Amino acid sequence: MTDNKEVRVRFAPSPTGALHIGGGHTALFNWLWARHNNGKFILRIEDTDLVRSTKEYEETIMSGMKWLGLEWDEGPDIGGNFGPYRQSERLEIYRDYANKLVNEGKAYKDGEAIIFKVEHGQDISFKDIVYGQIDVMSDGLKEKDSDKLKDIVIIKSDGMPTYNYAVVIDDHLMNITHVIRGEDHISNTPKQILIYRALGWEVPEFAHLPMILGRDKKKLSKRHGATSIYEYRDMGYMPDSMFNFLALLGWSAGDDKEIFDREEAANLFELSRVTKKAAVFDFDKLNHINQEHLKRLDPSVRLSMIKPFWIEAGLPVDSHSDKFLADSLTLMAGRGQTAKEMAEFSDYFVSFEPVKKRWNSDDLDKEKLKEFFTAIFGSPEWKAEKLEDIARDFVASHEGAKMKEYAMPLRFALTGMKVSPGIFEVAELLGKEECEKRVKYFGLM
RNA sequence: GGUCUCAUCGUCUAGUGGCCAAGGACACAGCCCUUUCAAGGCUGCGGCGCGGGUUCGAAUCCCGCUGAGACCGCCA
Repeated sequence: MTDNKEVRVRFAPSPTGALHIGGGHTALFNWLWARHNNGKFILRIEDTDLVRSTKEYEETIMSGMKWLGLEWDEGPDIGGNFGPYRQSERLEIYRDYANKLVNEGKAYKDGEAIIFKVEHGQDISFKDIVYGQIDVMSDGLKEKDSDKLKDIVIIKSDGMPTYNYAVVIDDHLMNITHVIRGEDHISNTPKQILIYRALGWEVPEFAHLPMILGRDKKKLSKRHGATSIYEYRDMGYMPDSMFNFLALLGWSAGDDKEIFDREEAANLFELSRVTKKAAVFDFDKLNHINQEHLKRLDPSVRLSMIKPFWIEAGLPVDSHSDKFLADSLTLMAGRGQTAKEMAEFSDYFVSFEPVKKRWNSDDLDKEKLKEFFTAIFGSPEWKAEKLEDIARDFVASHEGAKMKEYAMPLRFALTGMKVSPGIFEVAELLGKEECEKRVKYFGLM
């Protein structure tokens, strides 16, 4: 890394499913390293599994990456100088090099397939940027439950290249300088090194990333619930939060900074600081990070994050100004950890209907409250401070009265909830007319 | 079974031989604030897997053990 060769990294998913957490994590670290070094981030689609690969998944993966903010510099959709970027379009290339290996006696045909020969006694150790020195001898590449050395299939009977072979050809031809991928690929690396050598190519740098585990410390899978990045969007997590959270799985800046944006992360990122231990995906932490980002959002941006969830709940967002809606969310500050929660907790700003549904007046002393509400609505100015002053005066002038005895019913009537921001502020924002309508509807005045 | 890897609070982590009677964050508990709930502030709980070395000195280096994981496919 002392040379000043441009850093080129790639994310190479196979389109056999949506972008999942593990894939997003890998893509993210590649992106980080590219941006940190002012290098290039390449997207390559590994669609050599004819049966499982689909165009739809390829598109989902790409939009998932875009959602996370991981834009690539070269890829199947935008091209580049090292294409094509879809393995199914590079078949002749794989074929040519495979034939070359056959001609040189380094591989042999077996029916339609081509197999790479593995010789005994070869040192196929390598130095990983994250894991350090990894020592392996070719004699270890045995068949399961046998002493027989296993040769490597490079071209399958259907004419498609295998993963371990295609990845070498592509990474070399695309000038990839750093191969950054999941730790589950460490065992594949020595095999790939064998192929690099047979072709006389320089081996790139390798950096393997720790796995992401579920709560039970098992590899993250569907059993653990949401695995697709999109499911998190639908649950109300924001892309900036997912980015931040994922970046913290296996990496830290070294100081105590834990909430950051993409640019800050790219500046601070170092492969040498990546952790070796598999990390457990912790929802509590994700929630916290999401909440922090939610708090920091610009009001108009925050509104754009929440709106879809109000709409989904069938609330009439169009009957309000964006200013009003954004102000109501500002008032919600700190309440709710996801966009979805925040939308649920603030529905009464958008509509009176959910309030009616929640209403339950069983234990209210309506006569006592009428006097209070009359005083409140007698306020010359509909301002939170004024309303609160009136409420306090009212409480002070009534023997044994407590603020909560009046504030809570007001909260119930206005929001239908036991919990809300300061109720006088809510009242101010809702406006006198709307408040009066709600209170009268419930017969409290 | 073979090969490889990993091991600091429940979780994410800081820590690369002395500054560590191990720091931060999340979670949890308590207190303060308060019309409620959050937010915020403060306090607390809680960890170097075990055993041997090396060293004046080890969470940090070495060995063994134990535990966990990955890979061993004409899947990627």
